[in-house]
Amino acid sequence: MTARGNQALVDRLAATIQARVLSGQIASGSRLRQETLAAEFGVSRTPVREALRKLQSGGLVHVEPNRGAVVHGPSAREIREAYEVRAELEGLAAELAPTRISDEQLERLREAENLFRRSMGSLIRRRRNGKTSDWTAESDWEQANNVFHQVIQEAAGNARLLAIIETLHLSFPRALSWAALSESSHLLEENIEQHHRILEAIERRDPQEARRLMVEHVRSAGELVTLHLEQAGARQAVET
Amino acid sequence: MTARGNQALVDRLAATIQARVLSGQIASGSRLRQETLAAEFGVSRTPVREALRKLQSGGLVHVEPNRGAVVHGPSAREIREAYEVRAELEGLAAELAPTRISDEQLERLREAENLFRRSMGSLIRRRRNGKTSDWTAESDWEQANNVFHQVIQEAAGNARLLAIIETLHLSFPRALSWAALSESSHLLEENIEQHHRILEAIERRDPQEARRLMVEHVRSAGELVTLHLEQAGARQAVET
DNA sequence: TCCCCGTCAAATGGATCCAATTCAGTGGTA
DNA sequence: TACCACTGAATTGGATCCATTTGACGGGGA
Repeated sequence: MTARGNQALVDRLAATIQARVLSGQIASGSRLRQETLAAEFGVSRTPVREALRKLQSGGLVHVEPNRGAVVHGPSAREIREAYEVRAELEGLAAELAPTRISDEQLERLREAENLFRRSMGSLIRRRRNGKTSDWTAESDWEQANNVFHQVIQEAAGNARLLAIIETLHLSFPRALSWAALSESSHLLEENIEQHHRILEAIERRDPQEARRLMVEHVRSAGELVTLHLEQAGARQAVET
Repeated sequence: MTARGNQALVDRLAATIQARVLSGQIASGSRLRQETLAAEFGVSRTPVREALRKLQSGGLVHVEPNRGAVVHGPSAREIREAYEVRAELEGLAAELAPTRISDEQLERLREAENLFRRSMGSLIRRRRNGKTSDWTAESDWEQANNVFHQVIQEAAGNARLLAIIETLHLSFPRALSWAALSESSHLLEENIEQHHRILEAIERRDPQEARRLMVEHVRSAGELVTLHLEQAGARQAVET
């Protein structure tokens, strides 16, 4: 088999494996056996190996000589470090965005805000009915969050910045944010309010304020996530 | 042949190819033929291909399907974008460093400063003698610069931050800074003075000032480099 | 009973082989 | 003469084959 479509097979393999890891379909710490993946995708080991190399560079998997690839489960410290960097970079994006953002992009931000409010509403409604998890709210919030941050990064007009933030975002499993946020509706409300204030600052064309708010926003999200993670780790340790 | 030493063959290949590209030994825009590289290193194409995949992730080479790998020659815009991001990240490192830096690391910074002054001296001396290029000054300055920035990044104590800055640093050919700086001894003097003021701020344990100075320093270096590059490009365009 | 060593299956790493694609050069035709 | 289609070498992509390493299992000895 040879390259079909315009992008290489290897890249699609890498993307698929990455997606599975990030979605939690493949757990942290799992060994990724080349033979298994190859059979899974109906290809030989050769492209699988190259795909794993690519992912290695991204830090998503660790490849030890003669031992193969394992999914890298990031420590709380690593996540904290990543958020520290992310806060800075998203802050830069928020600072650059107000002077360059288009009306169409602003409109998308406002749509994201509506989606935020919808996820909030459905979370509260479900909570009242005693349900603990809520897929609708989760996917709404996650989509809104993705759109919100991505649009700002696009508006910043710096491709390199975009790429690095993307790498950071893809280097450890998703859904951590939501897991932490949905603990209480107060946290979610706070989070949505932060997004709202950032949007306001951008509409006001106030780079410094947009930056300040964004840095604060990402930092607080990072603290929530690491806290949640450490608690989960502690809980797991007790159970074991 | 199989993995000798503790790190994989693929990683050594990738590092070697990367080094050759960065040092200018392999020009931007060159095609990297797998067969040639394989023969060069006395291995088969398989590990070479994996190494190229790794480099692809770093953005150093572009791999087009069925067309092979070419060394990515960054545009002035890309370099400008990279410096914009780098300024932010090195600023963060400079902000974090003062509170965590060790005496030993401070000592290394002071040594770097001496090396800076030495490169300055030897540049001026050579200039008087009418020589246009100066390998001693170049390597001194480059080493001092590497040490200076690396120590600060280490002192920041954030491995992720370090890794990202490293990636930025390795994604386009070196020696650009020196090429731009050595145009005039005034520029070099200014540059060394900036380093000096950053060190002072760190010794004073003044995070905000260290950050401000570092951001300014990297930005001005970036402007120099892009300016130099655009001039060189224009000159080349005229000659062609 | 516990520890050490040898053997063997399983998995990775590298080399080689074959297929598919690209691109340059050529020849034919309008 | 200009343009298009065809052909063939060069090169990449994927599959297969073989060597090496790892780690587990089991037997023997202290």
